[in-house]
Amino acid sequence: MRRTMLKTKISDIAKKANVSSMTVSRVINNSGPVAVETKKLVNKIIKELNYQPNLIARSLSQKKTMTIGVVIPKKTKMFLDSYSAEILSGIIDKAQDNNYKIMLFPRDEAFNRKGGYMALANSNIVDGIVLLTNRTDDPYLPELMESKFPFAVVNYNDHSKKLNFVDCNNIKGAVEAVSFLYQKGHRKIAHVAGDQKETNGIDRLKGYKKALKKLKLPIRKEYIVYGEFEKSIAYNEVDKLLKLKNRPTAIFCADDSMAIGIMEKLREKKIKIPKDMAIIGFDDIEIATYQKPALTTIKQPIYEIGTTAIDILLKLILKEAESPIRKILDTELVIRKSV
Amino acid sequence: MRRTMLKTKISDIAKKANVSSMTVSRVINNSGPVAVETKKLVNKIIKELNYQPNLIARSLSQKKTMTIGVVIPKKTKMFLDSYSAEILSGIIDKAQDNNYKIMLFPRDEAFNRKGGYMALANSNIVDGIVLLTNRTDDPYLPELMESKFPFAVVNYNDHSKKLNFVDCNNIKGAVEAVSFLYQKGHRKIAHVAGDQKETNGIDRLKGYKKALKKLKLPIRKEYIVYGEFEKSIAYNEVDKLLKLKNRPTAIFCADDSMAIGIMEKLREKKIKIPKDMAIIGFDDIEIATYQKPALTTIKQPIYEIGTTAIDILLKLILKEAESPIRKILDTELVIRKSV
DNA sequence: CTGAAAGCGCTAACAG
DNA sequence: CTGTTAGCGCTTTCAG
Repeated sequence: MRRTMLKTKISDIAKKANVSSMTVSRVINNSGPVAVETKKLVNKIIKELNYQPNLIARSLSQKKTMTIGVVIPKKTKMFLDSYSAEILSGIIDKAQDNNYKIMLFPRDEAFNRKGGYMALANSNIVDGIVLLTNRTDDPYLPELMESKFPFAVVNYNDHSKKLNFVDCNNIKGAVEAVSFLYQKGHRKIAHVAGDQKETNGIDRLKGYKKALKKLKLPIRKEYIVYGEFEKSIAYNEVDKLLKLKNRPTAIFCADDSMAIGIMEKLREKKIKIPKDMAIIGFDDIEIATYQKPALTTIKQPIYEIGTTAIDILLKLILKEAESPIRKILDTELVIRKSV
Repeated sequence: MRRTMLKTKISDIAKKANVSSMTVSRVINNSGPVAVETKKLVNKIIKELNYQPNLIARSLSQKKTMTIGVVIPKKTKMFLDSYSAEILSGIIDKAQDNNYKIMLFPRDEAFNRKGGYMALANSNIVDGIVLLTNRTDDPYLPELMESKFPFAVVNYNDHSKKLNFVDCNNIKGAVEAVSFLYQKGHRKIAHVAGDQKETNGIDRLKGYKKALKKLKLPIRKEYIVYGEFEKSIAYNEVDKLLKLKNRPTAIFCADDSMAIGIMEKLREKKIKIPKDMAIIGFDDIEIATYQKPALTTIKQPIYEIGTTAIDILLKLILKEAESPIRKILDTELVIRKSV
């Protein structure tokens, strides 16, 4: 005979209150009518026995888990950059506000081997997923788009696909950045581009070119280098710009982390910012403020991107709207000292 | 008649393979014997129908979820400091390695209102929990310690309680920090202490005093100020030290973030580091390296603290060891430029 | 090696 | 207002 302390369940409450399990269930969930007296009694016993519903059983019965899966890039990139971290904060807070729990899924080899997004979708442990991984060459995305499973992608902007996403207006932001440099007197404006496998990187480069055209400035191939959204790569690649005979006087960086890498290089080479070289970034991550000089940048509503992703996802889960849902948030020029 | 596409379940496979559900279950879980031919057939059909087990149903039946809950502080602190983020990385990776999923629980008012740790424990959605919240005055911890529910606390060091924890050797690390300052010629050594409601803060202060005693230096009350592990508070509090007639020549900061706040203040006041004031921190967070001058500090094995928390928790979940399990990891002096 | 029956703890649907 | 029945999709147990 086992002496294991069994968890109290709904039937224990029912027995003690001399009612059926259904009545207890109704009290707990405030669903359906229950006599005031009965309700009181049941609630009293629930407290006495410190009863907590078994959420797994409830999920099986209701076919919903009140849990959202968040697929995050592999650890190396994630968490280290405050950008993803802040998006995640937004996601967590908004989910919490709506009584949803958050489950994290690092997208590593194991995740892919096990079947990627669809395996997750079909395992019934989450009601929907948010993707913080946003490469255009993602081989697992198409089947997710074709399925009915609720999902939302952060920072992947493609109107040609049946994609639910939230993004900021990258092209407009980039145009604003370049225009600001122009307005400050710069005519030789270079661009350190982001990863061209992400729509963010693509769009900011597009915006850069669009602005030059608008300003009647030539688009010079040698003024564009590729930093892959990696600080260290940008740090190295910027040399190509600095070596140029017709050296640019300003650089629009596709994100702040690359801008910071570039400022490091300029400091080492004793190139004064902004006198000898003006720098403008994109994102407005926390450390942008702490740079010397403080980084002028295009601010994304990062936290809000996270909350919006949940807004979208909940609409899909609750069937309050049809896929595709798309949200484009506005950026804002933040003028500091590096331009 | 509904035309909803129902998810294929184990009985669908069974029917198609002309076997019972049990046989299919055995194939999936590699539990119990199945004829080679049968196994082949079943596996083939599983692939054809792209079957994924319903993990919720499995959890209900097996009374385990293969999920670990991680209780994190409210968003404001979390994620912003790379310290917690790196611990979380360790937790996620190690959990993943052992086929456990991660669920995040921000510890906010709602979390407490709903019943805190025990409500989580009794809801059956996680097999164990890791606490990244580690205040000594946590009112919910005692009942968790008395329960049989598997849990592990990060950075809470109390041998008097039935507490499963992982921590670094704070006292030894603090002694090493102060001794290093002494060795560099400093005799007037101040301490900006951490939160005294965390054992980390308490222990580092203890270590500071212990070192002074060992070195036959007086413990001066005015040389100790309290920064609460908050950069901004440290930034303000350090003024008390700077105003002193008998101003210290070195400061041991209870963590790097406070050290960084203090360096900011010193820079503003044109106090040269390390010439006029030597600074040593604790933790070795990522940005410590990027300070000017780069911060000398006591390095904690941060990532490893995260993985160790999972090691402990899994031992408890799998009943491979009895509570309390305690792990103390070693620190390491990292000499850079601020001393 | 395989299967039938029962059950995990809850709730939907229906009946009263 | 309350209860009964059935079922969510899986696994445990027992029987063969």
